[in-house]
Amino acid sequence: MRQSTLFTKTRREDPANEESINAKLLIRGGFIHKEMAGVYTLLPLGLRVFNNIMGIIREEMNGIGGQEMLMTTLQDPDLWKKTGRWTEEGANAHNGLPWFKTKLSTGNELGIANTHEETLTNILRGHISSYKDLPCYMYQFQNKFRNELRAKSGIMRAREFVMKDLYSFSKTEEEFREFYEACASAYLRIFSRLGLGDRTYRTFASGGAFSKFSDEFQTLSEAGEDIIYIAKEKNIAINKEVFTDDVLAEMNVKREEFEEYKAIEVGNIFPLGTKYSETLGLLYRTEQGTEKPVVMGSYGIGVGRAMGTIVEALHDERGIVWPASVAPFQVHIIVLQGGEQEAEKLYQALEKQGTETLLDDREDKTPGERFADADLIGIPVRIVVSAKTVAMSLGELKKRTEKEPEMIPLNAIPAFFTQS
RNA sequence: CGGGCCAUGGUGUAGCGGUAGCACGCAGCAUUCGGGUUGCUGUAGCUCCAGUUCAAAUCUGGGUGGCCCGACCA
Repeated sequence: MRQSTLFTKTRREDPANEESINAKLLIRGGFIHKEMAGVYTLLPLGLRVFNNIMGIIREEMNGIGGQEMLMTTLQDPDLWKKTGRWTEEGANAHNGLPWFKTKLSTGNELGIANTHEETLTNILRGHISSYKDLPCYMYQFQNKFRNELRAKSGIMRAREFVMKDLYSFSKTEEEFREFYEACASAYLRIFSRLGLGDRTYRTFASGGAFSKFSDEFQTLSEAGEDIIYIAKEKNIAINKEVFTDDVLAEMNVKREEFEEYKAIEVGNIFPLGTKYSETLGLLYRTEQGTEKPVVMGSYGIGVGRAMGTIVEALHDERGIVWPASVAPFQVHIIVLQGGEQEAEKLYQALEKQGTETLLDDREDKTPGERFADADLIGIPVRIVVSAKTVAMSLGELKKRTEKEPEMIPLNAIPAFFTQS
């Protein structure tokens, strides 16, 4: 893409009234626009990153047998009344947050989705009736609405956000456990591919309203809202909320083995048991002809929060440092005077082979501005083409993570991006 | 929801009772072209409602909105 046609502009200064690094850098770089507290629009650059993150999650979810679908935002109150989650008290038991609700023109109430256990369980009642239909694993990327008392930390705690939520439906506890572990592994692969692998821990946590315990995926960061304790040698992490003597004894570990860290909860998986299947009547016929409730689990990743976490974890004083796996473009070509023709040729060659390229062809921008913008936007590889480099038939290639550039023959640059 | 701070052109800010200023951006001209170049010209603004006052961006009260701390948090 030609940067001269990109409608977003970078900003030189941090936005006022934003404290969090992710909000400052994403707004300055033109990735997001804030509509109001906790509500953000994805601009073209931001959407590219967002789609890349979703692509990685999708691959991993498909890899463990997930099937993608898309459920509705508007929710039928009757269904939620059955599980006691329609009322404010019921919703509070769920996640402490009141619903967003709206009304039909008849005056009847509708819910605006904050999760989909009820919805999906109800849908499956018409499709699951035999042990032969199980297990099955459904997921979606869907906008969730949560009436947060206090939206904060930029895009990290939003009132409207896209979540990947997967729900597992298994015949038995054992079958459920097997998938639960497979999903935990998939989650670790996801965060590793997002560039957060070295600082993300599967963390023992409270199960909330559904079960005694659950697992969170916590990325170490000063921007985190959670406190976790880690025993690095044993690779065990425990959320502060369940860091008790009882739990420590149960896990056969000592308090002294742990260190305290701040962390961002980037993912969460938890057992649902048969709470919803029993309440809503999702039963299946066993081989022996008896009826049993389906064993369920729930698995979430907030896509926007993942994006914000990457920014929090991977940036420097100049801007964002995207990992190649999620970067909006793979290459940023900076054209300086005298390099126009060769830069254009290089751009065409890269585009032709499918390498996502941003060409800074803006007029009236000084070299300094171009470099500053490139650093802020954070594309992994920058190539400078100028009169100087063209004279030697070279391009100057610099990785965002490194300080020193390397000179590469112009005609060898396209191949550089097909190798990896 | 409790507490604190805050609200001025598109962006970042100054102004503290008496004609709203600066920087960035944007438009134009010239200049410059490897780390936000330089000069000139132009452009655009006081969150809302009430009150005090001869006079309010400025003081008072309230509303709305924003950030932070806490509470809360799949």
